[in-house]
Amino acid sequence: GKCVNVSKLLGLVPGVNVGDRFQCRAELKVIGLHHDFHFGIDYMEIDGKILATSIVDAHRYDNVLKSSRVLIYSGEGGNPSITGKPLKDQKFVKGNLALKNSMEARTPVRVILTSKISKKSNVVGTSGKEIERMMYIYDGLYIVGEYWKERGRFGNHVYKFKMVRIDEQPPFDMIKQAV
Amino acid sequence: GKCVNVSKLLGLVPGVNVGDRFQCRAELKVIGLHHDFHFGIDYMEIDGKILATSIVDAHRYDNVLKSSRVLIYSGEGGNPSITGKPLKDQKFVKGNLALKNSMEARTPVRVILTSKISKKSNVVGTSGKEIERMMYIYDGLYIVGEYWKERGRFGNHVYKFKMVRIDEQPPFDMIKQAV
DNA sequence: TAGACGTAGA
DNA sequence: TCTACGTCTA
Repeated sequence: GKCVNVSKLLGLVPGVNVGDRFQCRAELKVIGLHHDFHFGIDYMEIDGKILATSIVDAHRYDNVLKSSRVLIYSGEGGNPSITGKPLKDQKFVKGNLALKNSMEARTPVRVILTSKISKKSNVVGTSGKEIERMMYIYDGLYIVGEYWKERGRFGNHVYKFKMVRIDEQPPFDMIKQAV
Repeated sequence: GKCVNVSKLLGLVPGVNVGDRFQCRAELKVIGLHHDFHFGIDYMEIDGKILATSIVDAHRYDNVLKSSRVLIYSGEGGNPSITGKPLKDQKFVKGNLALKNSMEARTPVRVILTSKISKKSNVVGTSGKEIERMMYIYDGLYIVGEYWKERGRFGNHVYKFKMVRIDEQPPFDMIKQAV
């Protein structure tokens, strides 16, 4: 197989619990939570249709955590701040299409939040200096409640997905407040 | 510590033998062979001076395997084909400086060669298709014999380092011919 | 072949 | 902040 890989799953990943923390995308991939190294929305094909398996909120899009159970998640693509290319309207392809399909199929989507933590470096030369590190936290399963189109920060059309946390899961409020 | 990390070493890495194969840079990092994810030349600071610890030949620079024991390795930087930026003359900083220092100190440098292998994909949608994968092979310890400056393919000044394989190691000729 | 919510170190 | 011989999917 590939360098780091496990099979893709929809929904729960055995052995991973709400609140579990990870340090990088490669770790998310090894564990099976989120397979893509770069994209925020991961998905798989089931019966000829793509469904979202997981999303990562790395604070690079205008996502909003409305409450401990509602996350407004932005679609991907078209953003000039990321690509340096001309801005474009988002389209229902790849991750965006997968989230739309997941809404219609009411299939669960794993949500991974992120936070910056500061640590002491242990690298020769910068030893002891404070450095920022990304931390990934598994927040549990969500359903895509609705989506809409709006004008984003740069004037282009972006999709917004209302992610609603499934209730039958351990609460995660305290951790979220820290995030 | 970081997501995937072990301490940096000069010379042999315990448990790694000539001919050992790896599938990606993250794996090289975990094993301790080569710590940087992107740069071809890795190095560490010892007594206030940087020394090269390892180099990767990923066939993206004009490196030449002259024989089973001599590799002409190009310095890094300035290359417009990589960065899309204006081409620049290479300078004795970072990796290039480290290789120069390693020559003067006659310290060993780990050499990692690469090869493309083709495999059958096991991803839904492209299952069964032939895909190309990078393979990394540990070739052993080298000494930097000499360096010089020349005009590269694009007209800029590039450094060339003559890497000479240390004799007291298992031979690796057959594998190299396959590479 | 291009594009993407990466990653670490200087 | 910027760069870099990455990595994967479509």
